[in-house]
Amino acid sequence: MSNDGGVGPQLGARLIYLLKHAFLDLEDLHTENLAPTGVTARELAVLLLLDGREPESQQQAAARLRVDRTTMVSLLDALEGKGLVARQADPRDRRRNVIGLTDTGRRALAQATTASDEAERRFLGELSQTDARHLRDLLRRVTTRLVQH
Amino acid sequence: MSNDGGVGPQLGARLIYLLKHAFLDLEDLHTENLAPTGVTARELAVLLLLDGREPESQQQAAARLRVDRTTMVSLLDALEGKGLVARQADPRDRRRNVIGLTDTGRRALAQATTASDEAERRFLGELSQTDARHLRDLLRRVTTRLVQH
DNA sequence: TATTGTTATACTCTATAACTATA
DNA sequence: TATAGTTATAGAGTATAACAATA
Repeated sequence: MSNDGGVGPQLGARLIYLLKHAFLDLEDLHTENLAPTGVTARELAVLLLLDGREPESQQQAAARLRVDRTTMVSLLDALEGKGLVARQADPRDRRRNVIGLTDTGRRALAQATTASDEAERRFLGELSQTDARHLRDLLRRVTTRLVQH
Repeated sequence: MSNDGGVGPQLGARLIYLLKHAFLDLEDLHTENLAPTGVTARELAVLLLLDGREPESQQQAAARLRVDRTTMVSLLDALEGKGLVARQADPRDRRRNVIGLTDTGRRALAQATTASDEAERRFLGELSQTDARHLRDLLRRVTTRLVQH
């Protein structure tokens, strides 16, 4: 068969098409694999951000994830509702909330990370370990350059 | 600086995070570069699909792009409104619309493709031609496998 | 006056269900 | 009755503007 998924060589070679559909495919796999953990892929990103880093305000976390602060409010509402993160008023500046993982959050993060690993494995399919690492490296190189918006 | 965009090594190494943000970055560049052409990135995908392939019904086109047929209706409404594509009732089955590019559509496609090429160049940045080709190939390999859902 | 978190609101993208015209 | 296109509607995900508490 042709190697363009039926969309023809022109569209099938466009980087934006390839990236979008690669992301959508991997997102679908995450939806499947994360379902039993009760954590969505977007929430996993927040948990991973909070883990292994000093406690931060909501706006600092939002800036790192490149989402609006109002978006961060709803993400944290959901995570706090599940008892996975805690908001705590910063005593030195009571306008700010310091957010951190709870013990339950740390356990959920471990489970969700395992599920995400499995989704990645399914996504990478027959790619060799070398190719998989290469894909990750190339993506890192093109994204990190643009981060300092 | 660290090579994770400030999100830490855990999140910065997740494939779903890398793919999403790579896509969003490239999408932003397309928004900029395509603006003067009057065609969006999503519309460019439809134009590329219609080009270089026999005329198809709306549902056939929708299936190839993996969008719902109702989504295809609004995409085509916009493109037809700009005079870039034409719907024509199939004389052999008057329920179906055969869709095709107009001459204006072919000109817009040429312009938009050039703009998209430039967006890709900006996105790929300092990557060598070999690395850029490799990235495209790796993405093609992981996506095409999953297409025949 | 400026900033943090919040709420209300709106816009985009997408899909599901119901309608129409043809088959 | 089944199918292609359409319309109405709803649900994510995201952002802008206005507000309350605090600085």
